[in-house]
Order: sequence, then structure tokens, then C-alpha cells
Amino acid sequence: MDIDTQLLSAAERLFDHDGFNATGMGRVVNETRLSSRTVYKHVGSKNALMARVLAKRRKRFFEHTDFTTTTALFASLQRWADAEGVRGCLFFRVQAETGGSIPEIAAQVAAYQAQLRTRIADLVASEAGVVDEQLTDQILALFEGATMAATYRGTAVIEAAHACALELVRKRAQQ
Amino acid sequence: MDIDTQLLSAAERLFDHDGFNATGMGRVVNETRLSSRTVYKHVGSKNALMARVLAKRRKRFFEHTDFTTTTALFASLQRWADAEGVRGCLFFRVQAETGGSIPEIAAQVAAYQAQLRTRIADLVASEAGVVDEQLTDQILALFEGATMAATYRGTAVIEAAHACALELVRKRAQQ
DNA sequence: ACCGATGTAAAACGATCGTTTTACACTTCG
DNA sequence: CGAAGTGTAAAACGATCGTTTTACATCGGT
Repeated sequence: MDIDTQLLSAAERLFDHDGFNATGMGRVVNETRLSSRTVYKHVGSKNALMARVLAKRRKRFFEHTDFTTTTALFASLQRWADAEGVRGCLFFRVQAETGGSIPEIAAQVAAYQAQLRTRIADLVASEAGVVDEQLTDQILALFEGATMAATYRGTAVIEAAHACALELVRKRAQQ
Repeated sequence: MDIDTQLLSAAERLFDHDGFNATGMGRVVNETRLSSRTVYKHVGSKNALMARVLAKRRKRFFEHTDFTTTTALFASLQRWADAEGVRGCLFFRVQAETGGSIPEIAAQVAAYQAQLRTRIADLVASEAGVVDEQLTDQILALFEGATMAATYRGTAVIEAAHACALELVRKRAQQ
């Protein structure tokens, strides 16, 4: 496997499971069986590594998630939760850990959030047939809330949020 | 002002605004104009200080928040957001920063989450007239999601979530 | 008047961490 | 062949941080 992708996947796993601050670069070095010199040649710094991890995860998330219908959206979230576990939104967690003070990281977080909002707005437009800011915010809140609450209430919250979102969109569609 | 409350309020402000890891104990020492010796005599350790901050905030949050009706609940959230700003749930943020590895802190987070769920279940029981786990999870998701999404979409999300929750509860009540 | 509790000021300790450096081995290609 | 590129192994640097320690001041109560 390519060194860059090896580094990125190891870093994503470690940062995601144990946290950004709690995971030292020594950990990344050990798990990849590379030398610290090689690691730094490839990624430059820990912050840059985290930014690249977030960029890669953003890509993967939006490739994985199906925004065509409300049901597809929450089914995607459920699949993600089943496959990767529920530890809350990585983007928000990293922002909490860094306090938004690292531009390269904050930019990735903002990009994710904007992209998520846009995709849900498109979903609303196509499924309910209207551009509705409030309905979009409602689906967004349900999606974020399900991601969040699932960390301590389990994935049942995702199905509950799904049912709620579905009803909202259907009611708006037949208006 | 009492030294303990002085310490707790300064620490809450700093940890909340700048993050737990980003705020060194030196910062707490400087802002309170106490000596580090006195600070450690009173709070024991940074972890214990954070645990006490969370305990105090939990008390304040549940005293501030009105769980009698859905409208009152989201009005409380709106008031909190207006008064304190929107930086996401402190309990979740701290858990993300500590990775759940500090028992005294993890206990406070779990206590907050359980208490929030219970209070919303009570709200559902009294306003919809039934014990409904799914409806409770839906309101919980809307509450958490509004708190979360408001950090990058503004407080309009809170009103959107409110409207959604109100409709859910009313529909369930007239079933 | 004095003693113990409680406070300050400031240096020091010990650990961790991100990052760099030194010294060396192996491969590749003109 | 030999030089450039890329890798390893491991020590070292410099900064930060949580915490403790040393030395000294203040003050209320028997």
C-alpha cells in the first residue's frame, strides 16, 4: 500500500477512536511502522495530517451517503453507524479539540458543514418540490441530533429521527 | 466572592470558551489572581476542577431549562443560546477532548445525558399523555441537533426544531 | 502575644509531545 | 561506478503543561 494512504488511514482510525489530542505522532509512527522522519516528509505536520484526514473523510462520507431521498439519507447514516460505530461527528469533535484555532482544520470542518447543509437543501427541493430553509434546518437538526444522541442512546435514535424527517417532508410535499 | 465559586466560574468560562485542553491551569491561576498553590489546595487537580465545573453547569442547566412543555423547552434553549452563545454542548465537547478516559468527567457527562433524556420523557408523558420512547428520542434528537447545528447555522435552527417537535407532540396527543 | 491556618510569589520537577537532526543502509538510474 | 533519492533507527531539542515545593507574609482566635 502507498505510504500516503497508509498514513492517512492509520491516522484516521487513531484520531477517530482515541481523539486528536490524545493521539501523539509517536502512535502514528508506531502503527505504520514508518520512521518519524518519513512521516514528517510525507505529511509535514500533525495539523496538516489531520486536515488531510478530514478531507479524505469528507470525500468518503459524501460518497457513502445517499441524498436522493429522506429514507436513503437516514439509511446511509444507519449503515455508517453500523460499520464505523457511533462516536459523534468527527468534524465537530476535532473542532472542539482544536478550538477552531487551526485554519487548515477549521476550513475542512466548515466545508463539511456547508456541504451537508447544501445536500440536504437539494434533497428537500427534489423530494418536497420546494426550497424551504426551515424544513432544511429541521432535517439537518434531526441528522446531527441523531448522530449525536446515538452516542449514548444507541442507533434506535436514527430510526426515530428518520420517521420524523419522513413525515415532515411528506407533509410539505402534499401542501 | 468565595474562592471556590470564583475558581469554578472562571474555569467554566475559560473551558467553555477556549476548550479544556487549550486552557492551561496557568490561565486559571492568572485570571483568578490566586497562586497555583491555593488553586491546587482548593480543587486538587485539573480533572477534578473540570468535573466540578460540569457538575455546577449541569445544575445550572437543569435549573434554567423549563421542561413543562415543548415550547417552554425550546424557548429555554433559545434563551440559553442568546445569553451564553452557541458553541455546542459542553458535556459532549469535553468528552471529545478527554476521550472519556477520565472517570470523574465521564460520570458527569453520563449523568447529564441520562438526566436530559429522563426530563424529556417526562415532558412527553405529561404533554402527549403517553410514555413513548420513540417520540422521546425524536425530541431528544431535535434538541441535541439544534444545539449542534446552531453553532454554524445560527439560532434559527432552534426555532425550526421547536416547530417540528411541537407538531410531533400535538399529533401524538390527539391520537 | 503567638500559633496555626491560609494566603502569595516564584522557581523547579517530571512527563509528554511535536518536530528536527544525525548517522547509516538500500535502491535506482544516468 | 557513483550520485541522488528514499527509507530506517534513535537520540535530541524546545516548548508546554500539570503539579509540587520552598520561602515568606497575613491574620483571626484562645
